[in-house]
Amino acid sequence: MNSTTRYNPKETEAKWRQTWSDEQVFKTKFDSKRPKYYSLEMFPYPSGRLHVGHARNYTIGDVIGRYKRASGYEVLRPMGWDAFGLPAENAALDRGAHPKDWTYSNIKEMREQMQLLGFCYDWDAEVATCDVIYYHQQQKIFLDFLKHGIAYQKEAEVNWDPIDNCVLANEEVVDGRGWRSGALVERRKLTQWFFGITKYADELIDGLSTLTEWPEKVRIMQENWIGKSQGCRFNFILPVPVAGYDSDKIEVFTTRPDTIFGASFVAISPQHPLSLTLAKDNPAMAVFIEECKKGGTAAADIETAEKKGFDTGLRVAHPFDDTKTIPVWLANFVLMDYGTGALFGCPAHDQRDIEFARKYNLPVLPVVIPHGVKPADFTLENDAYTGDGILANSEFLNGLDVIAAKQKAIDAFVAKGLGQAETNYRLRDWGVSRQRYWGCPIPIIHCDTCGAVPVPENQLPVELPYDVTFDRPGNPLDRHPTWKHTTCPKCSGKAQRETDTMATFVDSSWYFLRFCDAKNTEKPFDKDRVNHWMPVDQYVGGIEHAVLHLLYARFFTRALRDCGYLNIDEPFRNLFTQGMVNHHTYRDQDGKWLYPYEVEKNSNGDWLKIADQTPAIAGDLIKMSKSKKNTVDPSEIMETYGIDAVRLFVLSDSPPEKDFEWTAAGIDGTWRFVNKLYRLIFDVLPHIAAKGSAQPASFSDAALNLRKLTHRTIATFTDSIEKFHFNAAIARLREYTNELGGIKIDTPDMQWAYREAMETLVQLFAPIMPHLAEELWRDLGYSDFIIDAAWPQVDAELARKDSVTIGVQVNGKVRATITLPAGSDAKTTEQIAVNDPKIASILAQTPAKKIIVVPDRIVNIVVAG
RNA sequence: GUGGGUAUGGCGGAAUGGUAGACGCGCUGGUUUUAGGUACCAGUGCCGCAAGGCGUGGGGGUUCAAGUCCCUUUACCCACACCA
Repeated sequence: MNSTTRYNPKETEAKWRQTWSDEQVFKTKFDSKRPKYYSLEMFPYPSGRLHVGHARNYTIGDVIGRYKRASGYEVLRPMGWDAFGLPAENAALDRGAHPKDWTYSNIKEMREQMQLLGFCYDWDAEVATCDVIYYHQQQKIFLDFLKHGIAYQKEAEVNWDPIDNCVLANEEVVDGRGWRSGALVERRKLTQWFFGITKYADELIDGLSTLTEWPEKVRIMQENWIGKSQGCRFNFILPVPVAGYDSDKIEVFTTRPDTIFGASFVAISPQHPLSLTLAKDNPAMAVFIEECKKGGTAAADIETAEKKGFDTGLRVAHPFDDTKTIPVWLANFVLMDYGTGALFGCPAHDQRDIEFARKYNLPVLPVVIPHGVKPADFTLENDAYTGDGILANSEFLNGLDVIAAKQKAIDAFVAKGLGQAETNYRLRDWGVSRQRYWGCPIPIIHCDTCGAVPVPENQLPVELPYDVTFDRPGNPLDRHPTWKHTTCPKCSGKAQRETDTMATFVDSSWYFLRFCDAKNTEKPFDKDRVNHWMPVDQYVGGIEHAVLHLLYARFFTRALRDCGYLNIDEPFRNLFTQGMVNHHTYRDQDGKWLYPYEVEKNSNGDWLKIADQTPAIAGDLIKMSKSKKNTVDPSEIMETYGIDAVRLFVLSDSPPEKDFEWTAAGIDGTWRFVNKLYRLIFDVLPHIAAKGSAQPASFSDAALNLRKLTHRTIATFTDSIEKFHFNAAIARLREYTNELGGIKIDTPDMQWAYREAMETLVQLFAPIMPHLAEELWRDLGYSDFIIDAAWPQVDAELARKDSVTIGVQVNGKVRATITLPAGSDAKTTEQIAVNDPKIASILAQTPAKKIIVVPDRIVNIVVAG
């Protein structure tokens, strides 16, 4: 074999890329008779450059897409851009680029890069969420949500940055300060638009059980996020009215109504209307409320946060025991926006409550006694008892178990007219208003006389004005000289446009539907088309979207269903969450980040900065990030090794669901394999049977063995691809090529078998390395595109193993291996095993007590001692 | 704190309860080459000259048989987080 034969990926890849594009090989045929397969990866934010993380994500989807197409499906494989969002505005602030220009130039660059990567996307279905034709339809959907009561407006608190004059997302608040301005963030109330996702809470939980092909982890995360808890809402009655508080009761929510007789305090949120009323005449309480506001919401703060309370002096009646009154406290741990903003504390059976009670010397009365313990013997120190048991000290609940007591307590609340069973959710309605420029304008006009009036459909789209300024902080739409001034569609009076735009998660909640009908200018999408293509058969993306994006998309699909747009509930049938791509980080002596190519290892194993030979520090292996300078641009790698090598490498080292480490040595080794494959096939071409040669009547043992190897490889490789075990599939491929290398091709039957092997090999790796496969496919004499060549079929007869090598164990330890015909019965297997010289000599000393034979698997001989 | 996950050679990782370490990287020796690189051949879990022994984070258990199942424990990772 000629060791100097070298594959020229640059030339070959460019050639096939051009041909595929010219011949529109990846164009979706919407009228195809084939069964449909919708293969989708989460579309990217157009940040500027593609990195290897993207490449891995899209390669996974590409392999599936190509494999499914070869397997006879009509594949919809689109790509687009999640193109609205804050980074564009930051670019405008930082370097004066217009968000629109910046975004579209990024899209152009990234599209070119993606096309270089050879993905089989149908670019005719491309979508960018900042295209007017896209957000026009999104505005239509918004109006439909409004009609159906899914969209509504209400006042809500936001994080307000007083220096930048803008609202911040929670992620943009760092240690209570704006991430950009550093200003202390204030909470402000603004009227904002919401989508009623909570109405779908139960349906979204129930739907999870139908998503059997989703990772369990994601389903659990969503269920926890929705956070359904069943309990009871009831009132504590205030014996005397509180001036300024327009109620005579405190409403609480509890999941443990059974423990009502253990109640030793009522805790209300510092933001509770009662707290605010009382604080007006109580400076000390006002100070306490102010202090509670300060506490950060960051993870560390909460973990160390002390339970703090303030006794109001008020006492409420116990609902079932007139002899008891319960003190009302303000407590810093009570959230105003969950339940009713008030709760009753039962210290004996709630850990947080017992901490509070011990601190403020409130009574701790056990009312649930563990099974088998005498009530008199049961005491609690600093740990609450939250398990099951029998009710005690609880009048009419005594003797019941927890479940029965809950029900009876609720019945009693109902009978007294104090409350009723209620289900609460952690999930809040989805606030979609953003006080930003670069987003989809909310199609609403505010009129002083008519209120919030929807923009009539025939006046859509509400387009973003281009002539905006970013010289000052705040929303440019707000201070645009003309844009927001308009007339009311109802009364024709002077009115103002809504200047808020929609959160970008709205854009990504229906793009997968738009892909089915990307160019429709009449409506968001054609119903029949969506009903045909949806649900997405395989969705691939990062685990970081496990909750928000995937939950919003599930909600949107249902909301659109209820507006008559489509007939499905769940958008994504299979979900695959891939791992991150990590890379080593390096810093110089001053702690500045260095690119990996800026450092080298000296002979002592120490890292040096190449430029000036000063010491460098090797840092952690972390997710690729521009700021840490540990990104790898696939385009650079492609220059050297070709894109097929990159595609192969990102799939071969780790299972796709796990994190993957990018290494120079790794891509180098992969490149060697690409060449080896090329040589193996290219060099052998003159020696194998001609294309389409008749199958020989019989095969020699050697040729038959090759055919068996080929068919076993098809079987295991295909199985691994189906299971997303790409790394294992590639390992099988390497094994196969290793074995092919040593075979002599000197007889007609072997020439035929070898051609079969070569064609199979090329077809198997075609989804992973499409350019190389296409090239060799032509060399093998074909003129059609390999993506349309039917996936190799396994000949079951050939794939069956005819002999097996199994272990012979003595007391569970392997002492010998035997090879015997596959399918040998237990008796034969045992005979061969005990006759093995080594086994026989052991048995001569210690006779077998028992012999377990699992045909084709194992023999285990149990001997004494 | 709650929920979920992971732990296998120097490294990435394979193993429907049935020969642990496939495949690759790295390393060692050799062949080709002016040299380097490439390519090819052989070896490579640990201890041991060998016979053999030991080995899947630790401890226990179920089983003829455990990386795999159960209990327990440690470390790390991810998500959520005062949710009543």
